[in-house]
Amino acid sequence: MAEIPKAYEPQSVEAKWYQFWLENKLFVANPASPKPAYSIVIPPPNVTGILHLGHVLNNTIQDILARKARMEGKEVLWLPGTDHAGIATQVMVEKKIRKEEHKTRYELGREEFLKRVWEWKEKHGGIIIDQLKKLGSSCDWTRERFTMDPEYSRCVQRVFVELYKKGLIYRGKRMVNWCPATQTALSDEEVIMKQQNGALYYFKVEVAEQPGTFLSIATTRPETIPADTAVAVNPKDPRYAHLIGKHVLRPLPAELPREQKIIPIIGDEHVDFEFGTGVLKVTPAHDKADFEIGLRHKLPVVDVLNPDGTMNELAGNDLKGLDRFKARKLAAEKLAELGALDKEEPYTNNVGFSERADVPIEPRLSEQWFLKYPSVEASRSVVAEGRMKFFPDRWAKVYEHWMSNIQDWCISRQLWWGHRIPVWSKTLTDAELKSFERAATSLRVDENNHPLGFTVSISGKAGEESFFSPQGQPSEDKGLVFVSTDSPEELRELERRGFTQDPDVLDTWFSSWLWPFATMGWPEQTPTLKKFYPTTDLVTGPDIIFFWVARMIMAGYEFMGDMPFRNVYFTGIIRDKQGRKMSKQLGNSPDPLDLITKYGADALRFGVMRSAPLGQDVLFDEKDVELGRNFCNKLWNACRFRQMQGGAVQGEIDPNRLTSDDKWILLRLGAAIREVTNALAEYKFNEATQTLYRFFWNEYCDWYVEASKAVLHGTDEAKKANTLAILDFVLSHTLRLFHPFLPFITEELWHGMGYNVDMPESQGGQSIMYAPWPKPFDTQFRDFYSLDDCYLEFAEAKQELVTLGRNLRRESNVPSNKKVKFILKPASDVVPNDIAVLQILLNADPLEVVPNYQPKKGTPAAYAKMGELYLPLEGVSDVEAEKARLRKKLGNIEDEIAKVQQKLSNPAFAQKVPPAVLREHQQRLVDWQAEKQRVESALSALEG
RNA sequence: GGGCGAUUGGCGCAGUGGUAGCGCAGCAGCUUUACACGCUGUGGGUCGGGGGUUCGAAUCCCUCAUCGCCCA
Repeated sequence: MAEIPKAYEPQSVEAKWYQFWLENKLFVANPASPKPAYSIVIPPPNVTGILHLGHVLNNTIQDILARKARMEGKEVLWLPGTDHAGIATQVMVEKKIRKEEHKTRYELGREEFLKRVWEWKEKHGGIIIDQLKKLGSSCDWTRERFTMDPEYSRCVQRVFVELYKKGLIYRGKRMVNWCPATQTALSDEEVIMKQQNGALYYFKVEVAEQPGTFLSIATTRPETIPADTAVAVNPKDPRYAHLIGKHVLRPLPAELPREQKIIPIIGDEHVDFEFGTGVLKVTPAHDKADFEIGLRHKLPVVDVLNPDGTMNELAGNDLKGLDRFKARKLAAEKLAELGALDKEEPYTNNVGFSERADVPIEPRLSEQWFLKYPSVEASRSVVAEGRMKFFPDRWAKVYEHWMSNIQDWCISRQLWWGHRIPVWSKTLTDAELKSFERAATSLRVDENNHPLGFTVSISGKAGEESFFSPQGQPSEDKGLVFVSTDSPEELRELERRGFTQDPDVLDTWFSSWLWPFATMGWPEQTPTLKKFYPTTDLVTGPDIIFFWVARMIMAGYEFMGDMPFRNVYFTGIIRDKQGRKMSKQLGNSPDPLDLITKYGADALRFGVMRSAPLGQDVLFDEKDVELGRNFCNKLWNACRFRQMQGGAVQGEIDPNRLTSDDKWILLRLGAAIREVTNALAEYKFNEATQTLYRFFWNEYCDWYVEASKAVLHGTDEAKKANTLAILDFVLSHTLRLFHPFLPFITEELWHGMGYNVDMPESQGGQSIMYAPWPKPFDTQFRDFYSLDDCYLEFAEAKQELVTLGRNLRRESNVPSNKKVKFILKPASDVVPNDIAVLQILLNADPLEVVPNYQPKKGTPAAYAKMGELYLPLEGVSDVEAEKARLRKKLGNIEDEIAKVQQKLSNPAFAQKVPPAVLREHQQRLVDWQAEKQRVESALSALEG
């Protein structure tokens, strides 16, 4: 490393080493390796996505885990890729086309539209991948996957067909969450509840059998009154129970004749007495709970909305064609005109919003495909029994709750971009039906012996039988049958017979739930799958615990017969420093790429990890990144300092020449290795980072490097060489400990300092990525270098003396850069090296050791464990300030003594406390009393 | 309504039974040839309130309050 600059400049360094790692295939996983496997699959970011701080947090953690595993000698696969993100991508490309060509997707047609999406994907879909590389992610890019890759799509199809044949996938007319903006169904998980300020409208209806008797009803959605098919009261409600069985006159649509306005009053236990007036309007077509009531009471379903959220003709002349929100206002006005509106009051309620389109969803009755989840029990118990671990484990409870109340999954989406549902259907003529039934090999029935469908081989191939399921409404489409297949032969035969494919596509999560094995070559039992499945760790956000994590576990058991990962680490959510979520609207989301340009990728990684406690949200502050940058610079300059001393690299350490400081820093290094290793084993990344920060900055740089100057500035060449060997030993270990966090700068310094030179090619010689992860020192090592814990105490006593001495300078207004005479009256013998160290750290010149020193009265003094330190100055400028400080300190010490004495004087204390604690308290008292004496001596010295 | 989490110096957090800590910010001094992206010194907290268990509670239990998230 020639002529290294004063400050670390990350830009060129980062680009250089990433290129080096790629060229030397250092991220590539080898399934044939004899090393133990470590694997992790990336949560695939949306192909439309751009890197945000959440990705930074998530991928830095994965990279730390992967890099540490490599250093521990594991064969590491970190498998990357992207997700096709059905709605998000389709909406984005639609917008682009509307803007650039003023066309809708319908005008282009499905085929042409999909061509445009693929074009967009090829051109821009790699942005986030490039950004992940800038961050330093050590993914095996040769295995990058996309959820719409041909092989991946075949996995999706195969899985669908398999589940279909097991009878777990069915078509049903159900209430779904309908997004009127994108006009597709959404799963519950894609709906976000938001608090809305709306109004509660109270309107009255007349009881048909008792003219002049009115019921008042509260509703937030008066525009759905035309869809009401009953009003419900609680049968236990004394106010209304007697009215059950009678009827009311629905006020809207106003133009209908009286007989068409009559709807029944029903009794239902689910009606809440407390809400509104206790009378509920029942709208089975537009509310989930009402739909359930409708089923219980066999109410008709009247749908007054179009798929785009406008009102249809059933809503009546006044509302027809209006948007639902305009219709709401008009309906209220209409009620007022009719004299039916009692009052309107402000009301706050929770409304479901479409996650992607950000508009209120409509509960809507529609025909969709549903999946009854497979392998639920295995998936529930693996977490409940702790065989799969969640970090932090409180998420296991959330998971348990969801798994125990699991609802069928609506898997169809009315989109074009995605995996088209592999189901073909046709309404068969009677003759066709007969011929099918004759060829049927078996008839499947449900538990009540009702026929579900029949299987028949239509391709003529043995063992290839399709399951035909007649699933239309009994009254309509009598001969409508559905069949699902992924066989090209069957498909040809189906098409020949005039079957057509379902137009819908599958929910994107229906492909990403297969991610851990579909990316590894499933259904073939590939070497990759054999080596790396189940994966070791999954790192993701708790917001997708149901969307993704739970579903992957079920798919893992169902299709691989085993869990997909052993540990799940849930990150926090990145917020701004006021605790608000990052959002585009608020503009509080900094671009990580800007931060990387400004501070370097290592700095960003370090800053984020340092403030990311396990399972807590991360309050992001650019200051943290600045701190990371400063830290990298410190590391850089500490290495620069070593470099400037010259001398051979990594000489042998001679145990006979070790100073007390040498032993101290080795002991502290051993502690840091242990702490960092333990913290990482428990996924406590901020703890690991903070330990590294403390060790390197406060212990190594602030104390050891300064102390080492006593030797390095001296003339004893053998001693100097030994000190350099310690510097190299500590630095080469520290760089390795830092590598998972700071991959770029550590690689640069590893080579620059020449620490790679003596290492075997595959274990650090080529790259620090494969250098062995430091191990805590064993007894043999400690014995060889006589690393006894007493050196910790000794070094601390020295540090105490130095701090007190520096404080004396400060109190006496001696500038820190001015050399000044100190006199030490030592408590016991001090070796010359320690004197030299004290002299440097105190910036003393000279430091005289005078065992029987008699100070003049008024000489500023510090009384430390190592002895008495005097600063014999002529004019001490502020004796009073110094005295005040010492008196305050004396007060504190007396408080502490009182506290300990009180404890010790309590008879119950001595009896009940463990002996070790008792001894510790007694010692504490002795220590404080000694300290008191020292301070009193210093005071009396001043008072002379 | 149910569940989970948080509440510790100005700010962000650590500490889960035995002497309250860290970083940032603050204040004061210093261009001391590794680093001003730095060095040195220093002030600041009755650990959200109340009650209990214990020789001893920031830590365990109960309760209340405030904030946040998830589910209904």
